[in-house]
Amino acid sequence: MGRSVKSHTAFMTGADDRSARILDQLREQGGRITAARRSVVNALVGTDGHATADDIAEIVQRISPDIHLSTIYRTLDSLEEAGTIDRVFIGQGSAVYHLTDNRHHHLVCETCGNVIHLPHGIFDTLADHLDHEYGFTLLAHHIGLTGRCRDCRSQAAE
Amino acid sequence: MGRSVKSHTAFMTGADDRSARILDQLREQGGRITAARRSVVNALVGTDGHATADDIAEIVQRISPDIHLSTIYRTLDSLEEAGTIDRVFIGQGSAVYHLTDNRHHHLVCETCGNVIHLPHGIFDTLADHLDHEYGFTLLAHHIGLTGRCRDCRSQAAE
DNA sequence: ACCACTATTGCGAATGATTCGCAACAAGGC
DNA sequence: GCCTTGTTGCGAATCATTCGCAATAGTGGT
Repeated sequence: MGRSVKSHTAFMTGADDRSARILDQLREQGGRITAARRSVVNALVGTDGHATADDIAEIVQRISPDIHLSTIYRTLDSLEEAGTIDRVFIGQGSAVYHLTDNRHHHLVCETCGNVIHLPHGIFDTLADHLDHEYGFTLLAHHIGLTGRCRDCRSQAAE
Repeated sequence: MGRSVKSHTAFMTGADDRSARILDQLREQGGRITAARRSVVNALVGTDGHATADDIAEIVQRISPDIHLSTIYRTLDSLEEAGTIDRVFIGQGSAVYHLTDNRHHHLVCETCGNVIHLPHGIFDTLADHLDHEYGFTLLAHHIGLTGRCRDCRSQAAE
């Protein structure tokens, strides 16, 4: 299945499969598949990094200019509820979104704003500790940790 | 010193000393001491936990109603620059402020919003790792870690 | 294919936290 | 006491996000 299905586009790539799977998941939970949602999901699958709601709006509106920003926010909410995307709060700026199947952590440089991706699992020791000590389940992928990156650090030292 | 100094108020407490020290620090860096700043610093010293700009405004304006919220923000900025307070981003809500001499970390429950204070030092192992591995200086006290607290966790399980 | 039910959209306005511009004011050094 | 320049008050601007509401459009059942 998948690659062997004939599609109306010349290039049925893995990305299309991925989008389809995400949309199916949404429908299974009682959601409806609309043009707007298709576009948002495609945009998300297309950006392999992290995108803000605005980033996604820009991509989506290049093709469908009348999909409203508030619709994008609402779709992102639904997808988050469905568990297919993570919303990450990065410092004081806008939230960024990425697919949960490539879950990772974020270091944000307070000086240059750069974001470093950390492998999933790096917080395990800390998470265990917080669990045992405070009964707290750490959801570290929901926020970006702040600090100073190598470059900004050495520039500050000059 | 301190308790033995005669003051114009009946109660010269340690808190007054603390406020004075903070204001001195500000003046030493070229800042000016104004009524507004005095009020903000007193409010900060008074709240031993963490206060938002609004919390501080409320306290300040109970006595001096015409100190404007934007002045409070600007004063908090100056104090942060002077290094006497930390501004902590807690999830998507308002930032909270507390004096740096009682620096600590924050766990925020995403469900009930409760904030748990963690002892300073709990991130040392992780910070060392990030330093060696990525050349990144972690400033974990600038953000609140998110997750689910004991109570909300067990309620969700029902 | 059609209907009805209700989820979803577009739109603009509201929100909430924070920042900014600017003229008036006042702290602190001389 | 005066002058310089940091600070304030005020309202308006900003930025990200949410909301209300009427119009629209998926979907399951027939």
